[in-house]
Amino acid sequence: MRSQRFLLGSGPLFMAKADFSVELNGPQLEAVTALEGPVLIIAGAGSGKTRVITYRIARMLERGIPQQAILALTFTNKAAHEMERRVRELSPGKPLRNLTVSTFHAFGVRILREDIEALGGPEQDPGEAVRPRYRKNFSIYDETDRTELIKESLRECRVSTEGVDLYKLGQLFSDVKTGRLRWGEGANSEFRHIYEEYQYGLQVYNALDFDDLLVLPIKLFEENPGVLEKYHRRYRYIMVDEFQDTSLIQYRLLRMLAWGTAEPKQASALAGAAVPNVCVVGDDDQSIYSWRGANYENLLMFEQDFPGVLEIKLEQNYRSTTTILEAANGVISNNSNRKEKTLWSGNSGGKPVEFFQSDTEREEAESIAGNIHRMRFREGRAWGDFGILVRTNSLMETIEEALLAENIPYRVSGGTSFFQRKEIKDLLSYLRVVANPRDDVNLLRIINTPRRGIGKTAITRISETARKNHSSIWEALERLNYARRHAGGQSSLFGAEDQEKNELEAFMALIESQRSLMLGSGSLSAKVRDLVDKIDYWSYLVSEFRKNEKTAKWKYLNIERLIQAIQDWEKDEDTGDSGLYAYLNRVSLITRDDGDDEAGKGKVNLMTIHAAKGLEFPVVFIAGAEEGIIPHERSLEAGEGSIEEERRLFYVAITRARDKLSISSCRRRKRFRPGQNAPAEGITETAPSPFLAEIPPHLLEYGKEENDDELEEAEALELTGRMMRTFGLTESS
DNA sequence: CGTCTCCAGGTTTTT
DNA sequence: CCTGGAGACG
Repeated sequence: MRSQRFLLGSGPLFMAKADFSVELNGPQLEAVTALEGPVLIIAGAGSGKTRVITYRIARMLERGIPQQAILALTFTNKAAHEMERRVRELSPGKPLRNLTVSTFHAFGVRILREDIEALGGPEQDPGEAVRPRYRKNFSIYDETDRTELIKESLRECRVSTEGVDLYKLGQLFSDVKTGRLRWGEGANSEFRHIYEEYQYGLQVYNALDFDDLLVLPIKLFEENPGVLEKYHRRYRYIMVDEFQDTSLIQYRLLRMLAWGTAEPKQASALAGAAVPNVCVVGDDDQSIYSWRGANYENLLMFEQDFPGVLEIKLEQNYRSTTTILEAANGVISNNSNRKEKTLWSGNSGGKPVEFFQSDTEREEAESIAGNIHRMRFREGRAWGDFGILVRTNSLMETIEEALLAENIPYRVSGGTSFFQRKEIKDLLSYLRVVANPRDDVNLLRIINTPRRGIGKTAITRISETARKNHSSIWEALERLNYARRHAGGQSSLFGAEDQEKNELEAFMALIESQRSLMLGSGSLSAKVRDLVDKIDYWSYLVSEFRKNEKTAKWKYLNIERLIQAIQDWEKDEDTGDSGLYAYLNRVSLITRDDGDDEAGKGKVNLMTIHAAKGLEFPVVFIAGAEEGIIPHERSLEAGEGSIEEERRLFYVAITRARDKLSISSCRRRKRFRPGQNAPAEGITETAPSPFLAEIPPHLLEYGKEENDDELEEAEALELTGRMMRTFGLTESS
């Protein structure tokens, strides 16, 4: 924090080298100033990694490297936003519209929106009907949409969905698409024709799944060296954060972009060639996404593919106390296969790591809430100083309840996204269909929402016609409509019922009119509001939730929030293009609620460990540290290296803490799938996480359980706190 | 044919 | 608890 103030105060546009050297230690300075050539930074937890990256970018800008030549890739939206924010802080007043800081997926979308039409058609058997090509207005399918399409593909192949784990099938498809498995080698060929049907569906609907966002740019580059050349020329300075989490395809994309060629350069061909300016930053101990294809062996590959790599190790931890760091090292040292690294801290001593065990999850949550109150008053901490980390999303609920009950302001990030709520999905489906009428999955979601009397049979009939013509539903509707008009209003195609015909026509008219409206000029939020009125979504909610007016209101409120969010986005000066497509681009990749940055300030942070990566908090609680949760039983089923990954996860959780770490578990927990010893329905006896035993015992302190006296004490302290505030004394730093 | 109601089931982590 | 699917009802 102090460093930023220093920079801001010392002439932001001309940061002299001296500024950096005051702010940074030796290796950090080296990492920030080595702008040319390939650089590999092994950055231990809390070693100032993000700072190094942001300073590098600031330095590039200062050196006159144009914004559009800089590309910084991250893994989560949150990390991308955070990085952008910090660069902005370092370059105040400077618009950064041409600087690309994004996730790999968002970057893929960017490329595809521009150039997907250069992609050749799919491989076809001779004589097969011509398959549709992707267009620029493609839809992006999230997990839910993808599951819908898989279901449809199963139906199409006359395979019953019974006994099929759709989730697993989706994973299998993903593994195949990204080249992690091949049919017959790990991937059960039984599902191959369903996969092909699924792929076919995506093409017909002009839709891409998340994997396509990485796979198709690669394909595009392989087929069109000219297109690759364009991007290669533009992005002359590339940085990748959390490199240990890159998957193989992400790595390939990076390599292509950096070298400008589809194939890796052979060592012999490298002599004399300018080695690209690529800087990757990672920490193998924090690799926690291998289940998603992350492969920290990329670190080794990088050294091979980019000869002359400058390797820098950042080993000084600025974040945590020695106690916390030793606890973390105690845990992680149980992993084999690590890149050698000794993390040390200048912050000696520190409070012991606390561990407490409660009887039930409710009590655990309550004692965390109580502890937060107490520490806030005793130690003068702000709400924002606390982070509560859990292994799974489902563990957050009880904790949220306790925080709510204790009037503790909090924000969650990592919960299911706002954009996954049904009412929001409905509305976004309208926008998607308007943008891309070929998008069947979204069209089917709204064709009868709000109810307009288009039922199952009508839909089945149209789907069949569509299928016969190798077209989407929308195209089938157009064709039917056309045919009917030319047959003088006589057609059996729309079904016997006049009413149904009218409903379908009305639906088409709605989409068409919205299409010309939405793609025209004017404020998107205003147009969305009109759409909501036009479809009378409010009446729909009222009738759907007749007995539950509160739900209806709540859902409508969410719609309002969405419109408000669109408006805010429109007004944001960093939004270049505020059209429909730009909005959908942005929104389609948000799968998680990252919590509002601004609104979240000054609140307790509740999130999954995965979501906490890259963050730090003065006080960290790790809740639900039980066997079966961390390490997670489902993860262990995956076998082999999974225990090590779970350990890394625990390591990441520990190293989020600056001064104080508190770990908790409970003796009994409600579980959906009860274990072997279940004393009551759905309740399992649980043991503390085996990882706790890996923390050197002298660093651990067993917390006493909370009792009422202490609660009273907390209340007394609250009184003191209020008095302090009354007298104008600051309560927190 | 479309809608309503009841019942079972249930996601480890994210794009 | 909430969602989604199956079956009954209008």
